[in-house]
Amino acid sequence: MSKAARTRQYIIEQTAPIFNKKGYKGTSMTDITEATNLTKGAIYGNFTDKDKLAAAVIEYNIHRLNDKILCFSTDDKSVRTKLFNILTNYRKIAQEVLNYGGCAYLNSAVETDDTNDFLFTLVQQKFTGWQTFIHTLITEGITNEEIKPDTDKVGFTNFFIALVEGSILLAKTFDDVSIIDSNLNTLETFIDAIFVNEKI
Amino acid sequence: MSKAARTRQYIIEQTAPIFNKKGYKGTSMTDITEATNLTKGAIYGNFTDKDKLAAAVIEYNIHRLNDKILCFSTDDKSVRTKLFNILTNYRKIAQEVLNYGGCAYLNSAVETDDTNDFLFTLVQQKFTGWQTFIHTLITEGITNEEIKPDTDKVGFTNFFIALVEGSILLAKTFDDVSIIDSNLNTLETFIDAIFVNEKI
DNA sequence: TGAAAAATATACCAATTGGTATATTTTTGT
DNA sequence: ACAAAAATATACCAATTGGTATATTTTTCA
Repeated sequence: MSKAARTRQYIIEQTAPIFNKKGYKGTSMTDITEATNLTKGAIYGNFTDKDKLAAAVIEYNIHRLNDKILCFSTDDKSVRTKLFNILTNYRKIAQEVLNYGGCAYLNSAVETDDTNDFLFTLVQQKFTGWQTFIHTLITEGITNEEIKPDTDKVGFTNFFIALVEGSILLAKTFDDVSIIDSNLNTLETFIDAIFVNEKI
Repeated sequence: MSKAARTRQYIIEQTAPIFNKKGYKGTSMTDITEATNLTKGAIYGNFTDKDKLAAAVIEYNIHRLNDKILCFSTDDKSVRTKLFNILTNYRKIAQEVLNYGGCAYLNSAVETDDTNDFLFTLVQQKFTGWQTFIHTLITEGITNEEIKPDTDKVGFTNFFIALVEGSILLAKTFDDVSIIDSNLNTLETFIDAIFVNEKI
């Protein structure tokens, strides 16, 4: 990895939590130079403007989140186990997410949707990726004959994501991670309702 | 109403959608003077600083939302009808909310939680008000013997709010109001599950 | 209606914003 | 090790930021 590539990555990692907490507008170039101990020359040598850095940071923050949540141990086979693992992952890192400034999906969507087309388009793509991930799982479950074939795949996916995001919002607002726990528990019973057998 | 009081209200109303769309940091005093056709003197004569104006705007935006959603026709008696009326209200104004920049609860919470204690405290109070509203309804339902007495009141309340907020986030992100419709339909079946009788 | 009071406009401020041209240092490949 | 290239630092820029002191206009109410 070239020096530039390493510096680029370093800038992203150092500014990622700041962007997530303070937002795009709320994060100044001075915040960025202070967090990195680099000068404007170094920042602008690696990113053409603040927008491009913000885009890289959003990519990084969401990728980071996906790595921790949208994964399961290799021996998971049933779709039900996979779905439940996602929720378990969420519960495990919930407090960490709150300390980091909240959910990167949520934060970046809210800030960019009416103000920054360039960044908002990126956020939309990331949300679509999440949708696709869940949707694909449901399809797999139907193929497996684990999940009822008449399940509204899109409807379930959006319900799932909306509940997770809304739960993070509430937990962050009240600084109370137990709201996530409780809501995900309820979501589990809801998930079970689309499965052919109550337990597998 | 004095001239000052009218001007104050006028400033709030003219800047409310701007704050909701662009956020606190993203809204400049110039945005405010242009939207109101007033000068800085007039603005600062009515509000000591940007924070105080933003607080008044948040109050206004959330009050505006509550008036449209947390209400029911006077002849509604059963808690079930009231709860379902809230969802119907939401569906009715969903597109309007998206055009206005999204949910004021959601937007103001996300922007202020790590950056502005003064505004965030206000937002927390408003969220608590919403929680209390739903919680009180559930309590009323249990007293009525409409709702099962072992219902987790706090749990239900947070599930309800999280789903509504998450649905708005998704609908705004994809500019697709049908996501709200679909998710609230699903929520209705969930609501029915806490009632003693499936239908009343 | 007219004078006191209140509200608004004007003209300004220092600080900060994102960004850039250029000088200097560091890395790179031979 | 050395020259070319790349990366970083320095010093600057115009524009904008939130805010204010004071002048002017508009309300208010006796």
